[in-house]
Amino acid sequence: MARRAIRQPSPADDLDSRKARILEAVVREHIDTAQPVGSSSVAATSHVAVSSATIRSEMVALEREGYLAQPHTSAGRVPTDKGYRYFVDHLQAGVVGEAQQQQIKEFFANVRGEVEDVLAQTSTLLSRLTSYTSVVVGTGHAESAILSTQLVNLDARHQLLVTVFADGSVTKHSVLSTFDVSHVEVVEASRQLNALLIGTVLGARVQVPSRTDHVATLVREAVATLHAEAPTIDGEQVFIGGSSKVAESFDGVETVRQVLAILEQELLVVSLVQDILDQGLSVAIGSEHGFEPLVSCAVIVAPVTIDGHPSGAIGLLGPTRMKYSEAMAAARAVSAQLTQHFDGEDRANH
Amino acid sequence: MARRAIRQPSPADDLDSRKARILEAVVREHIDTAQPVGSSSVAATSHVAVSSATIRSEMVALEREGYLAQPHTSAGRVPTDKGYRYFVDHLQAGVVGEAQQQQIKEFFANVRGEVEDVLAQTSTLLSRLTSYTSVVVGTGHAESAILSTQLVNLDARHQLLVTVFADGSVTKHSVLSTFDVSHVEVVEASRQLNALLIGTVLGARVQVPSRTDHVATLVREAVATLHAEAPTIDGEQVFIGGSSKVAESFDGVETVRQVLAILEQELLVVSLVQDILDQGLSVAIGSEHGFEPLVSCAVIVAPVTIDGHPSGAIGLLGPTRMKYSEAMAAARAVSAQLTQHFDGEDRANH
DNA sequence: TATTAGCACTCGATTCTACCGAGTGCTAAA
DNA sequence: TTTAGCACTCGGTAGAATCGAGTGCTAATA
Repeated sequence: MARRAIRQPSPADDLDSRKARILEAVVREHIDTAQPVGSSSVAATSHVAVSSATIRSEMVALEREGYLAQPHTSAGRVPTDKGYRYFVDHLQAGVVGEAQQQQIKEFFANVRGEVEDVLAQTSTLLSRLTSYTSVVVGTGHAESAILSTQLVNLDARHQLLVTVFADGSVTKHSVLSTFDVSHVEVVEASRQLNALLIGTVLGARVQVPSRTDHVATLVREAVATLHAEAPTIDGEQVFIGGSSKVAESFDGVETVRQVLAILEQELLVVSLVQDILDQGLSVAIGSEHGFEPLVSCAVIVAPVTIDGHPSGAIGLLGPTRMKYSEAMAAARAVSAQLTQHFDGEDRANH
Repeated sequence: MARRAIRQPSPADDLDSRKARILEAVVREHIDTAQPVGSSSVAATSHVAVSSATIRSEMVALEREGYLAQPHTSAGRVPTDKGYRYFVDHLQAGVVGEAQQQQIKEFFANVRGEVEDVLAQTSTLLSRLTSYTSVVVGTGHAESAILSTQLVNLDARHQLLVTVFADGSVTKHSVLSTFDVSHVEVVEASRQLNALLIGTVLGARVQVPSRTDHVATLVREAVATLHAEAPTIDGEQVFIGGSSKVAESFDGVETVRQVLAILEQELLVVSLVQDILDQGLSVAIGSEHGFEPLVSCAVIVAPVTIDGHPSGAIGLLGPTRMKYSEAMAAARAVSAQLTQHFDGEDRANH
């Protein structure tokens, strides 16, 4: 996937207050109506007390500077990505509505279950709150130490290695043996595996026994199986909520298809969200997040931390003309609640 | 969700061979072109050596009997659900193409990992093979006996109960305690839990200790947490592959939205697939599967068995004018391979 | 100098009309 | 029973006419 550098906010992004208000009015109305916005409607809605003619000449300037564009002569203006960017950068933080606040509160009061379940449900919540597609990313246990491992006999030739990590994640791996394994052997192998692996991190060098007896072979097999997984960017969990909202956000069926196709590729989604976070942005508009198929999209992200460590992110994907204020407020609120939710769980232990 | 009874195949579904061939030609061409089919093109393509006029009168009959419909006077005919049904019922089994056969073989030769991973990837495979959206359902461990449980200390107040079932599935449950738990206590609780639970099934009555010491409390907590999950139709796993294909299959954005909205609801998808299987069908066309939002869809299903026990299903969802022959062949081939894949794993142990 | 009223102009969208032609249903002959 | 022939239907397409929202420019004004 070809990528373009994410735009650096340029310091020269300053408009005099009248231009700014006109731009804002255009963006607001376009977000509302999805139609090009004309000078007269700006004159009517924005509280700049000048005639449409003056606004017209200002709009010419705004277009020259790249904030607005004209679909064709004799149509109104439409914001460019740069226009949206200015709008977003100068947006005073929105607040979430009563009803939504209520929904969030209720959700977190009632939600229970394991981290994965909470994240999956959060994704649905976020999508319902905003009517955009939501993305929830949970970072994996790549750097977590192993707390415990256990080998279980499914049957004589078929063992299951279950590993618990310090972050509470659990993995399972099938181990196939070429000989019949007795219960005693499994227990002993389990014991040795615990001795070897507890406290280590996936991929760390481990001194495996070189003997050729059943137990040693089993231990070697298990360690190999476990470590085989290490190099894959593992445990990254992605939960997509409200993918049907894609069909509401974009009108061209082809655009819908493209966006869905992107969302199907979890790795892409993870790196998209990660990239935006890495750039310190909370919104990426149009071409700012160098994924060409998503040029007509804006992505809002908010990090989620557990105990102060970044451990995931939540995101919203909508059209560039999305309702930034509401969506950002919702994302912020949910990410805060989520952080608090997990920290709360944690606090109970200290 | 309102449901309608699934249509019972009626014994009177017989057309004389000429009508049948005409119907088949109409269906084939409509599937190809998505356009209403006229009598003259049937005369040209179907190998019935009669004039278009004759075909016309036959088509009138077919329409009267409910196999065809006319979008409007002076347009060609389009198959009804009943028409598709006849077509499908009288379809001789298709074969999968060379290239696809190759892809399937390759996939199963290389696929590795746990059941969940295999199912998820299979879903992607199936979708790529057919360019329809695929659904893979794995049945849960609801009836599986517990092979082993282990309680792990995440920290003093925070334990994780990891349970392994006979079918190889693993669950984890957080247990919060109101007192600090020592390592020794966790080990002892783990031992007692194993003694209590091994061999039992989720939801079975278990004699928990009534003492009030730490270990007993821990054991009670853990059992309660584990059993709390039992009533939920648990472990049903759904993997949707190629949801972007929905946007290719239907042209109205609204239809796309509706279908996506259904696919988001896993429980609905599971019951849809299950219902079709229960009726002994392998294809449900249009309104046959009483889900109103899916009237313009056809669903192909094929069961997957492990060791002879039904243990899941794979499905394909497309427009009613989908390429039944190819899609059914692909579904059959993949389900057979999948069954064989899992049985093969099993056979290694006997 | 900045603003504005006025005005000619542009051009997509809408409506209307004419018309084409694929496809039908019917009839009468083979 | 089949078929050639034919009048008829009606959605789709192409043009023409029109509409009107919105523009850019100019000249007058504060």
